[in-house]
Amino acid sequence: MAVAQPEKLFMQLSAAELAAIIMKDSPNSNDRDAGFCSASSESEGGDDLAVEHTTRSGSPNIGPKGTEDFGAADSKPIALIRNKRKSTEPSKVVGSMTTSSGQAHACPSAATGPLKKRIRYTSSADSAVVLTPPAIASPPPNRSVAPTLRMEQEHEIMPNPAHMFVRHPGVTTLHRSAFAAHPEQQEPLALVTKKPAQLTEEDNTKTLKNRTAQTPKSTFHKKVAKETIPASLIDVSLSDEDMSKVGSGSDISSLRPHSHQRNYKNMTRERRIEANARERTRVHTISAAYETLRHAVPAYASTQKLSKLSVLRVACSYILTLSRMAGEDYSADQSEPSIADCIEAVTSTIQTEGKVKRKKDE
DNA sequence: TAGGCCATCTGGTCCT
DNA sequence: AGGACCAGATGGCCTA
Repeated sequence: MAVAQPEKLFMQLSAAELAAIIMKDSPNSNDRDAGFCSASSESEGGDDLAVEHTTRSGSPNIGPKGTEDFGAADSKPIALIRNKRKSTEPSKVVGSMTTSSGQAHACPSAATGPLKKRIRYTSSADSAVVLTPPAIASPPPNRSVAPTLRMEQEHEIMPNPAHMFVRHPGVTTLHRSAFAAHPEQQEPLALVTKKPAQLTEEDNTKTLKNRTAQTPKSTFHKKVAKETIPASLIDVSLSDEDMSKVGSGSDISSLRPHSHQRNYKNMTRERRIEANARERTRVHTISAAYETLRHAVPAYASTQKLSKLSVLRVACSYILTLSRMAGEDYSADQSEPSIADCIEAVTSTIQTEGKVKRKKDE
């Protein structure tokens, strides 16, 4: 089993070597290739099993400032956000620029770009690749967590997608503009009695084709182009006429909500939307922290898939190893395990938690 | 195709 | 009162 290779290499490192590695790999250093992967560097260039610490140059906003930057969502590009919930649930179109104070500004381009289902945050390295135009044409291979950044569709050239953490759109323009245009609309939209008008699959496909036709096509974009606009994406409070506007790419700022919104918890729909945005930001912050942690722990390869749970497990094992090497014992039972045992445990954890993916062309 | 993982929405609870 | 935090529900994406 190829997996044994890194383990062997890992175990071949003496404590002194590891200590040297650790010292070299200071917390401020992004060059993690000198870590556990030092013994497996010979396997780089295709060997997925090579223990590797992915570099974090250009690491996302999670730096010295931590994830604080997440809150700084002011004046960020907007994007359409597809509601993943059932169509019977209130859905929305995120297309506003928001400030940290919750102020939103309608953005005319909100409904002009193709849609993406989800923002998936990945390492900065991957993000950098995806964001550059040439790379857009060739997304990072063999990366299950390849970024799917909705905003790319709105703005072809995007800064480091890692910064997408910071610029999460937040509050929807559609609703915002609607509220602005109709201040009397204060009813929450969460619970509606009327189902929204449904766009046909054909209409949706046409719309997306039109929207994506003007932008370079990458595998990613092609994938997106195949997607359709579910009716759930559209605010349930929109009329059929408004729906047609959305489908035709008209300025949705002119759209207006109408009737039959109900209250819950005395919270208006606008506030609910804002709360959703905050919640997304909060979760993104957590995800960013996981991503940072994922890069801080050893792995066989950058392509190794580590779930959040796996990241935590590996991190715990890794911390214990480092603490033992530092003469401390952070084990739960204060059993003072040997360094060798700790290293073996780390290796085992990585093997257990990691899902090494082999490149398809290899 | 089933299962795992994850993003998103939502409402409840707690805190400031 | 409003925001943070949390957990449940839901659905999309990906892989075996």
